[in-house]
This record gives sequence, structure tokens and C-alpha cells, in this order.
Amino acid sequence: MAKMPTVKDVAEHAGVSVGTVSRVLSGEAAVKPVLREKVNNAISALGYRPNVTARALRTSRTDVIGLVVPDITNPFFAQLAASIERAALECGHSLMLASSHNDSEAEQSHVSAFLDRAVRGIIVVASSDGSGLELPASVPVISLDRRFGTFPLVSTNHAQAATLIADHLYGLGHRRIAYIAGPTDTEAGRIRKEAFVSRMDGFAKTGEAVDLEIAYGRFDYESGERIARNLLSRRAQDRPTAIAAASDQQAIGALRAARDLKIDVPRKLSVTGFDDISLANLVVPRLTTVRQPADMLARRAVSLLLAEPPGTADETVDGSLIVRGSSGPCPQPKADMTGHTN
Amino acid sequence: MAKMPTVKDVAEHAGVSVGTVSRVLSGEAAVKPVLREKVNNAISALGYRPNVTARALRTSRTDVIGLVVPDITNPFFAQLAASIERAALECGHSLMLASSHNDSEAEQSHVSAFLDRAVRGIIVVASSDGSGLELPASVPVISLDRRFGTFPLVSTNHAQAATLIADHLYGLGHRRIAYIAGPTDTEAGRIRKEAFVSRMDGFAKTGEAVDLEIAYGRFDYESGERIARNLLSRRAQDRPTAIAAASDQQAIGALRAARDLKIDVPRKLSVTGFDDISLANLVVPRLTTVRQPADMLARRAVSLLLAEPPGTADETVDGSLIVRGSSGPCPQPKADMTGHTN
DNA sequence: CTGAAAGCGCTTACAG
DNA sequence: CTGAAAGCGCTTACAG
Repeated sequence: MAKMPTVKDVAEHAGVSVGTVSRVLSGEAAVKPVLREKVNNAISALGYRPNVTARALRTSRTDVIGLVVPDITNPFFAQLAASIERAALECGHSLMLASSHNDSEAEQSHVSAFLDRAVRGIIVVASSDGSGLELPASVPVISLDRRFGTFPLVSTNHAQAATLIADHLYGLGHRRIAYIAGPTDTEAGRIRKEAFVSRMDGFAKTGEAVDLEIAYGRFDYESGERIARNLLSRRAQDRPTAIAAASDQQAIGALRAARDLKIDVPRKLSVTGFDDISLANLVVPRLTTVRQPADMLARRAVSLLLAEPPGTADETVDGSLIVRGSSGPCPQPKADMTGHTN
Repeated sequence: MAKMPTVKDVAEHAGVSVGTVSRVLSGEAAVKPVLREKVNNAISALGYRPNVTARALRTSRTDVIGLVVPDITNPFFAQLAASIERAALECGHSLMLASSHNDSEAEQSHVSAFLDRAVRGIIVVASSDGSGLELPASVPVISLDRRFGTFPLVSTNHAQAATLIADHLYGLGHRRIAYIAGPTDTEAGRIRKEAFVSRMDGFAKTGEAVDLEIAYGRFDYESGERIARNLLSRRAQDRPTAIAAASDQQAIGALRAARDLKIDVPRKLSVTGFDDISLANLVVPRLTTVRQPADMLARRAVSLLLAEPPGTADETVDGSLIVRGSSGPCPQPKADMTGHTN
């Protein structure tokens, strides 16, 4: 608990002024080598460490980046947080994390708390669309994955990624497909769904029609399981032959439901996810999905935030299809198939 | 980007001194109601928000709690982090999170960074035993789940919890059991293993002998899968009838391996975990495990940290057995069974 | 109960 | 290149 040494102590020990100490600390200004040497010696002799609070007060700048996510126990967000922390660290910044529990009021107050704390910048994965509007924002703010207010967005190209899945399923011959969508109040949820739907509509025009059914839920395991259970609790001929989910968690829930109903995946049913969380490669069967490049997203978000001046343009990163065991050829042509063949 | 109003602005607007403003802000000192009123009006009129940095510099105290975990993408730690954030928020504190990636040097430097930042206190889930020794620690530090340095530890009663699992498996008739242990350089890993082993030894004395095999790994999915694959790639009569893992992640990996090898769980093999992460209830089959009460652990850690004076005694919380589908009766008496029956 | 003033530990014009 | 001094926005003895 000994009192920490200050610049003043260092200055005395080195026989220079505090200004000089500060200048060698910053490394910016030119200091005569002899003095620099003395100061550095004093610093290590005393075990001096700069007081970041004082520095922050003086410069009204810190090296802390604030991150707000809707739910840190969501594996995708945890992944994102880990990547951001790494990216921030590489730039000499540290991370302050807050979880909004999908509550836009909590989100709002976390952002305010960060602002009060004079963080260097804020990255937020919005809890829902329309949150975060009308913010004073004295520091740069970046939306990640889901738009927050009107701040620049770094995200996966949800439309492109969803299209990848649509093509994959159609290519496997599936013509009766169910789509488990994410919340309609999130842009990510909507875009993924719309891109998927419009791709299927496109196929209907040039090839075979697709019987597409859409169910809406949250992005979590439970939603996926519940919805899939509904979808699959029908006579076999009325069931979809493929379920495309808007998140890996939903897809894993769907796998669970299929298993409970003794529906063989992928022989009787194909299931696909979205995100490529680490678990996707561990479930049974391994999940076909589209990878969101968390590392790249994190890196881009941090660098937009730290850029001078801060970036203002949206950025988009393509997803990539990861084919694993949960998707396969459509079981067999339906007897009651409508639409033409080519 | 307008300059934020300060106490001085408020004081002028209210026609009082800055001291008075500060006093109504703190709520501690007595202030004449008329003045208090004026000050409050000025505060809302100007939209004044206290500058936390200045306050921190002056009082050398903040309301930030630092948390270091070995890996935020580990679902158990994510759960813990979420619980701690909630507990901290309830006490008007916010959370600063760092992930050490199981590297004790990174851990060390994160702790230093928190110290530099004059956090209110630090909670650390140690990356391994022996990390965090000889720390100056100008603020309270609490170890959570795994001991950090010599700081007080809040943890699940690993021994009691491991015993619960041992009893469960023995009670189901299993006599050839493999235990997938956690890293031997973590206390949690060692205690869980030792308690399990010693319970089994106890049975050997009073009942039937247990053929116990131990394999060591990390706490993650991959370790569990790899080790289980080894364990199970033998002739059926040489295989364990039950695998107890030191973490849910390992157990889920083991489930994966069993599935790949077409070994029916629980009919041919029982598998148990440890933690009760949310996924445990979603894998196929659902995982029998022992629940670590994350919420309670978090709450206790935060309250020890914030107590005046800070708590110094270790605290332990019991785990509870959660029986699900991955464990069942031992397949059938072995022909080559040694040991007596009772 | 209230005001005037010192000071937390830095950084940064300002002189020299 | 270096020192002396002001000041970031607060809180808190110290008088009164």
C-alpha cells in the first residue's frame, strides 16, 4: 500500500523538472540523451508507473475502448468480444465490456457510462434496430454486426452469406424448405431472411419452384428447438426437407428437435446455421453453416474507431460457406410435387 | 461536441460555490434545502454529468471492477462474466473485462493495467496455479473458481461436487470408469480429480472394486473429444462403461467421439460433465452434470470485494447434481469381473 | 451550513 | 532543449 511514486518523485530523483520527465515519458519531444538516461534510471529505480487517471483528466483521452453486446453468453458475441480485445490490445488499448441483455435501455445506459468514463471510443452490437438514436457521442462510435443508431456499421455481408446457404440447399435438390428467421427488429435478422427468400424466389422463376415456409424467433437455442419441433411434428410428406436457420444456435436447437423426433439428419432432413461458432463443428452431426469472420470484423471495427479522423463509411465482409455433415441431398422426389422439372 | 458543463458552471448558474455543488452531488453533507434545490435545477438545466475521471483522480477511487478470465469464449466463464456484471451493476459498479488466453504473463499484465487504472477491485479466474504471486495489490483482489496468488478464493466446492458424480456413477453400477481430468496445474482440475478418485477408492474398500483410468487434458471440447476417442477405440470389453469429465466441454467432446464411434450413450456408455453450461441441456443426449452456481459465485465474489474491509476468508458453494440423459445403468455385468459383490 | 482554497498527478503552451 | 507555471474537474479539510 506504499504511496506510488509520481512524476515529481522521479524528477527529484533524476535532478530534472517534472516537465522533462513528462517529455521523456511521452517520447514525443526531443530530450538531451543524458537527461533522458537519468530519467529512465529514476523511473526504474523508483518503480514509477504513470497515473492513467491523471493523464486522462489532463488530456481527456484514455486508451479504453467500450464494447456493448446484447448478451455475452451468446457464443458468437463472446467470440467477437475476444477478437476485439485482441485487436484493441494490439493497438495498446484495453476493453471495457458491458452486456445489455437485449434491453435497449440498459444498452443506452451502458453507452452513457462509457461516455462519462471518457473512453477512447465505443463499439456496440445493437440489441435491436432503432436503439441508440439521438446520441450526443463525444467520442467515435461504431456499430458492429447490427446497426446502432446512425453510426457506421461493420458487418458481415449478411445478404451474400444468406445467398450462399440458399444456393447450397437448392443445389442439393431441396424444394420444400423452412427458414427459421431471427428477430424482425434486427437488421441482421431481416437481411438474412430477405436475401434467402429473394434467392429462392429467383429460383422459382428460372427453375423449379420452392415451397418456402418462414418462422420467426430469437437467435438462441430455445427458439430454434421450439420452432423446429413445430415444423417437424407433421406427417413426413408435409415436412420440410431442409431447415435453414438464421443462427448456429437456432440450428443446433433444430438438430436437437430433429433428434428427439427421430428424424435422421442429413438423410431425412438437412439443417444449416449461420455464424460458425466453435460449437458448430462439434455437434452431431457437424453443422453446415456460413462463417462470419469474427476476427476480421473485430479488426475493422477497432481500426475504424481509432482512425484519425474516425471512419464513417460502412464496411462489409463476405461470409464463407462451410459444408459439414448436417446437409445432404434431398431425400427423394415428392410424389405430390408440383412445379416443372428441367 | 459541445464542451461539457462542469461543477463551476453549475455553481455559477445556481449562484453558489463549487463546494456546495459538490456537496449536493455527494449527498453526504447537509445542505440547506433552498440551495440544494437551486443546484439540482442548475444540474438539469445544464445537463451536467460529473466527470468520473476528475473524481477518480481526486479520491483515487473508481467504481470499476476488473475481471480477468482465462478465456471468454469458454461458456462457463462467459456465464460467470455475465453474472459478475449483473452483480456489479447492482452495486453501482461497472465491469472491465480482460481475457488472458490461458497465458499467465498476459494475465499478469492485465492485472497491472487494472491497477494502473485504479479500479475499485479485481476479480481473477487464474489461468493456472502459481500465477499471480508476489503482487503489490493496492486494491482488493479476489480469486474466483481458481486460486490466483494468495488471494481469497470464492469457488464451488469442487470436491463435494466431484463426489456427487462419483456416487451417481457408482450407484448406476459402473465399475470400469475413465476420468478425463483437467489440467494438473489448476487447483480446480486437481481437486475434482482427487475427490473423484478418493471416492472411488473408498468404494473399493467397502464394496466392489472400481477399475479407474485417468487421462489428462485441458478443459475444452477438443481435449475431451481426443481423449474419449482414445479411450473408446478399444475392444468393447476393454472399454470403460462410463466417462466422467472434469468439464462440460470435455464431456460434450466425449459425446461427439462416442457418436463417431457408434457407441450408444447412455445404453453402452455413460458420460458426465461438470459446470452445467447452458449447452449441457441441448446436446444429444442431454448431459448429466453437476451445476456450479455461477450466479451465487459471482455475487459472493463481488460482495467480498466491495466489503469494508474486503473479505479475506475463502468461500465455497456447493454444487448440485443434474441428472439427464447421458448417464444410465451399467450395460451388463462383466464376465471377467473381479472383486466381490454385496 | 457555506465559501475560498489547496491539491490529486499529469501535460503543455510559454519563456528562455 | 529545459524549467516554472497553469490548469484538467473534482473533493475536502479549513475557516467562518
